[in-house]
Parts: sequence; C-alpha cells; structure tokens
Amino acid sequence: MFHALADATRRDLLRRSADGELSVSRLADGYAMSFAAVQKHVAVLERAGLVTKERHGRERLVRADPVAVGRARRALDELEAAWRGRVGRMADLLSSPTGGEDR
Amino acid sequence: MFHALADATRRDLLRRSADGELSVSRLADGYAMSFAAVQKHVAVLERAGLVTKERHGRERLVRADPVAVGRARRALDELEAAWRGRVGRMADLLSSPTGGEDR
DNA sequence: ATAACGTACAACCTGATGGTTGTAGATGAA
DNA sequence: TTCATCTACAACCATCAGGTTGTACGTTAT
Repeated sequence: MFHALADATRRDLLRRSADGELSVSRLADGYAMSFAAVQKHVAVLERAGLVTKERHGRERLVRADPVAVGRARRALDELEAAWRGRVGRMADLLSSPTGGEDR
Repeated sequence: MFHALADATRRDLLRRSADGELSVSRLADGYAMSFAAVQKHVAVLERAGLVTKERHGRERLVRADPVAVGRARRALDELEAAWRGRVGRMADLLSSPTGGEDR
C-alpha cells in the first residue's frame, strides 16, 4: 500500500478520484502519458484497496476509498507513537525547551 | 519518502531505530540479508530524512526522526480531508446509516 | 449494422531497486 | 604496531516498475 502511494501520479489520481465521478479516460486526460499507463496506475491503486471502480455504462468510475487512506494514516500514527513512547519524550525535552507540541 | 516507507525491511528498521541506540551493525543482525544490504536500506531512510546517523566512536547510531514521520502522516491527513471535503459527507451518510464516525 | 468510444490486457523495452561480493578507510582493542 | 570491527562504497546481477504500442472486446451512438 505504501508502494501504491509512492508515486506522484498515483497520489494525484487518488486526489482527483475523491468524488468518484471520473472515468479512467477522464482521469487519463491531462497526463503526459498514454491511457494504458494511467490505467496501470489505477490498477495498482485498486490492488492496494485505495480505490474502487464502479461500472457505469461502458465506462468505469473511479472512487477513492477513504477507509483505506485512513488505514495508511493510522499506520504512520503507530510509527510516530512508537517513537514517542520510548526515549521520544526525553529527546524532545532535550532538543526543544518548549516541549514536544508539534501537532 | 513514501517510497522509503514502501519496503517492509525499512519500516522494521524504522521501528527498531526509534530510540537511536542501535548501530548499523546491530540493526543488521537478525535479517536474512547481508550487512551491505541493510546498510543500503538505512541509506535510503537517511536520504528520505526519516532517519539520522550520529557517530559514536567507530559506529554510527541510527535514530528515527519523528518529525519526518509526522510529515508523511500529515500528507495522508490531507488526502483524507480532501476526500471528506467533497462528496465524502454525502457518501458517508448513504453508505452507513449511523454517520461517518470511523475514528 | 457499423463506427466510435472506453476499457482491459499482453508483449516489449529501459531504468531503478534489492540483493550479492569484494575492497578500502577509520577506529578501538591486544 | 597489529589485528579485529564498523562502516562506506563500487561493481555486478536478477527482478521489478513504469512506460510504450498493439490487439481484443463490450457498450453507446449514428
């Protein structure tokens, strides 16, 4: 899933497919690459569960799945929390006199 | 940066280097790959700004940078927020009668 | 019915990635 | 000093990722 997010084109596709009203062709417009390339990117997003396709006549409308995005975000939350749970607090105090309020 | 996170070994290294007291050699122990391979992974994490190395005698202690992890997390926050800001709310209501409280 | 459109998929090429081994420079220990 | 350890880096290899073109098939429009 992080792999799916590790490509700028795919992240852009993910943003643009937020409201699920764009077909693969419409999404493909505006990129400096072939339709097939964009289609592959969508397939990667789909395999990662970040996006679903809903057939609508002859076109497939692409919609981002916020639950999956939330899962990824939460995974990073864990990483961050794991850090803070250990020497994090101490190191924070040492490096910044005001404390660790960066959120 | 997402690319750096897109590898299980690197995510594990990131977790294990939370408290910054392990050298590259110590980190390399316990993986079924060569020291050089692990060193490359650490280099990738370092280039992505996810980790810093502090020299301590002849060894380099690796420490995860929570600020960078927080940056990635916030990037996903944006994605999620972008989704909810559009038809998100409507779709939420349609798909789950109780509303969208998934956190 | 026929043409045009939207999609899927296979084959192929190129560059990046993840792994290996080998070599070399610093530093700590004997 | 000499030896062992930790690290860095280069060269090499196999596989994968991202891109291309071409073909095929279902659906809508004429």
